[in-house]
Amino acid sequence: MEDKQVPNIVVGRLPIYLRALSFLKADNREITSSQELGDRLGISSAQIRKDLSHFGEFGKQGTGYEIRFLENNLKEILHVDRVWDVVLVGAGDLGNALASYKGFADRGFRVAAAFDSAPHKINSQLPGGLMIQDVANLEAQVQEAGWKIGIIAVPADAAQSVANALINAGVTALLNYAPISLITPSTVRVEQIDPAVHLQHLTYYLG
Amino acid sequence: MEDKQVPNIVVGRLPIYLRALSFLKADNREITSSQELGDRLGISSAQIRKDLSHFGEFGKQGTGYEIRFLENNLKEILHVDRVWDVVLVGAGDLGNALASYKGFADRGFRVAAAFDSAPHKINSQLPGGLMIQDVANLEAQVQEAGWKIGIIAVPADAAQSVANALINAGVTALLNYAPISLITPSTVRVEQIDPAVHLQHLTYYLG
DNA sequence: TAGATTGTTAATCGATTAACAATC
DNA sequence: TAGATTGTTAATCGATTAACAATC
Repeated sequence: MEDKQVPNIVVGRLPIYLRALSFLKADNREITSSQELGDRLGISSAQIRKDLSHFGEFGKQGTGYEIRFLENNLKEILHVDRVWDVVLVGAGDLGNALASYKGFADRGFRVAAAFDSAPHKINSQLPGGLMIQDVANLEAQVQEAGWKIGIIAVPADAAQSVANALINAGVTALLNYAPISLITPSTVRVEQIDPAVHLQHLTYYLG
Repeated sequence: MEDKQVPNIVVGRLPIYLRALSFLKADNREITSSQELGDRLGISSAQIRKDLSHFGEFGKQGTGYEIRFLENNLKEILHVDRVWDVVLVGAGDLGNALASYKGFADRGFRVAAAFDSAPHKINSQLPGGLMIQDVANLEAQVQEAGWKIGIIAVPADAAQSVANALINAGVTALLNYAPISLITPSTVRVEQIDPAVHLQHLTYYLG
């Protein structure tokens, strides 16, 4: 089966499957099964087969999935069979960590530019070698380059205006590390990372 | 209604509600409604009322919710009406960012100790003032202190063994920044933060 | 062939929404 | 009182699971 609008919750699991496949491949494995993947990820094998069936047929009865083949297909489906330029806004500790993060390169992403508003940071270099630019130039630069993905790593009180600027400049995908709920047009997708939110989810289950 | 096993997906939204309430409070607001919260968060008002109804009655018909009252109740429900000590493992860029993160203090968390395995880091200080300790002492120390929450900020290939050590020492809640799916006993809860996974979720929707 | 595992269907389970009586 | 908004019920919608024919 193709088409028919794939549920967002299914899309959200594909990167997890992809990560598991890369892991197996690094372990020199060539074949896997929905059973093995499910055990590893804490997901039922039926769910994995159902999820994949939204996009095509990738396995062989009796055998399972050829890891490289499924990996390549998932990369295509997720559009990470290429490298995306990402704009980083905020060059604090977190921005530094993201700029030098090794995990982006082989998973489809490259931090293409970094911006901050602090005068003493502007024109200095990030660990990765990237020059920090003045956030005042953000919109013009993003628009000209045609970048579509932004990472917001600024304090909460600056996040909404940074988001607005990025969106004005044509960005339609945001990864937001600031601990606020951004208000955005429905044409823009936002993923939120807030460690305190995750920790509070965990403490619910602690006495 | 009380009891009856609250769905995990509901629990996961509570920290978001709490964050929105704190935001409104900082804006000197005293009363809000499920409608206003929903608009702000992109969630239906019915869902917010339903979610809250798992835990009690916190509003007034015709008026809405007293922000401070609901905030306090959510803090109790999530067990963040106290401050939790958190063990940080990994003192790279990300560990540094987490150690100096200002957002933990007033949301129920304190980084109580930091560990790393790199000889040149051990006994040096993190930005927050915390001394980096040898990961060889992790288990003994965590067990003695009785810490229950760990943050894993080490490379992927070290993450599973760090998780094992933490779990051995009594930790039952893990926030994992390493890009692998940890294998853990069912008594342990894991939250995963992997920026590449989030970005790949976003690129699905980009041409 | 015998054994294994897929892709898919139908059944089950669970979550969201709509609607409204209660009531501030 | 009139208007507003809660808490809750029932209906709808959607996602997960179980089961199995197909087939490698």
